[in-house]
Amino acid sequence: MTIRVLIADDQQLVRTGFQMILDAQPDMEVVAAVADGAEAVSEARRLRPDVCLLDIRMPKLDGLEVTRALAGPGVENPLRVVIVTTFDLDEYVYGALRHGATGFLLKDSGPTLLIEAVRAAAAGDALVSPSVTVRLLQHLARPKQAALPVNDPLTDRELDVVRLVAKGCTNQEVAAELFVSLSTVKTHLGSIFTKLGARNRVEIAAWAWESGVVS
Amino acid sequence: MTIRVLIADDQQLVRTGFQMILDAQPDMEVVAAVADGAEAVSEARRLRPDVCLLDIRMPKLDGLEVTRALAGPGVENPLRVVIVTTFDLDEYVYGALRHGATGFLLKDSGPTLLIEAVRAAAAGDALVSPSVTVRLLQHLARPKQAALPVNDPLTDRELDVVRLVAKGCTNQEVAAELFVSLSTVKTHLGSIFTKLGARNRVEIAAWAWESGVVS
DNA sequence: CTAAGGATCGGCCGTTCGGCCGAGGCGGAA
DNA sequence: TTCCGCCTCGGCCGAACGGCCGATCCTTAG
Repeated sequence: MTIRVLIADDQQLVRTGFQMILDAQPDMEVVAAVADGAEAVSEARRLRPDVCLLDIRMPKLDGLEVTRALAGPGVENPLRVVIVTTFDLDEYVYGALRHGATGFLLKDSGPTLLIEAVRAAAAGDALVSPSVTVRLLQHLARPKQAALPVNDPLTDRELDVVRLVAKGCTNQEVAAELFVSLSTVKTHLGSIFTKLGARNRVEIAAWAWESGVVS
Repeated sequence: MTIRVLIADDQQLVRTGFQMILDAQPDMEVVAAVADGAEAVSEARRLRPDVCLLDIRMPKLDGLEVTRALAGPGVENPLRVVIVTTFDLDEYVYGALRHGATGFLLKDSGPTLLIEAVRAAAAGDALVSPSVTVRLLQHLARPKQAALPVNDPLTDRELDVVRLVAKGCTNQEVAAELFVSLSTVKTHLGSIFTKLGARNRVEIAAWAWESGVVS
């Protein structure tokens, strides 16, 4: 069961290099190597490779557009797409992943990771370049430290109120949920307003989402 | 400049296997191989290796606790920690990353990825197992498809209102921001309430966060 | 013991919100 | 042209919100 790969990159040398690396693997076969995005879409639809390696910067259609066409939301039989690029800008990463990419490699990653990325994509997994991953992880870990400067930490009870408010509960519903009176809820809310510097309950809800108090 | 590695795993065979793989690399050296979490912390603090490979399941202290002690928030000179485990449960992944881990490997990943993970960690990057990464990416990409069933799509202008409301703006502020009257804002809000089935503006804000309209 | 902070309650008051009616302009589709 | 959807605007009104004052109980720290 060989893994059939399509390569799309506007640079001849890159295409050849990738092809040599992958064809040297006994279980991989490059079935197409194209130079622009439009060609990538048509060839990918015709050949239906197991994995598509796409550059970001390409003529006619860039890699993100091609990804959306081949693997984006709403595509019936999405292909596995790995973005391979020189640029590690965050906008590209998030754009690619939102458009359906299952991998993101930088061209300085070395042949080992390229092979592993193809193998992972063929298996339905996703390999992301370590230098990119570290920033993705920072994004994941960020919400746990305070998003806004909160000098005064909220008490447990206040956090209960915040969570319910962020869900859209009225003060009356919060009171019923916590088995306390409406007055108590309003008192807690007053403390919350002061501590967070919020001006209305929506700002409290926004803080809750940003800080990871609710998910 | 060799990469000095500490291995912590309660299984003798795993420790030996990892050590053989890593010692076979010319630029890597295993400086310690311990069997429980407490030993891992003390040895890591004494030897200060470049990379720590930690199992989740360990006696005395589990891998997450060790990670927090060595690389967690608030640690002055955090060490690079890569979690290596058999279990790919989400709770472990997120727990590890929140506690400061810079890598997450499954034991079925093959020696190639182990080596790459150590190399990445030593460079300050992070390599995560492809089968785990694919779920992390789903978490990132999930918000963009509709979170709640929205039969009636919002118009562009209504989305403008939603975004400002979700930021905590009052109706008056929304009106000023969009250069329309207060009445217009309230009319738009009425349509939004109907379309989303929301009962108050906080539910609109919550929908905005969940659906990715705001980030 | 005393002080401090958290959780619990109450009342008063002005502002904002949200629902419900109405209206007109404007562009595209039938 | 005639419709229809979208954006624009106005008034009215009850309910909810948010600020401000007060108070009691309890636990923990000093």
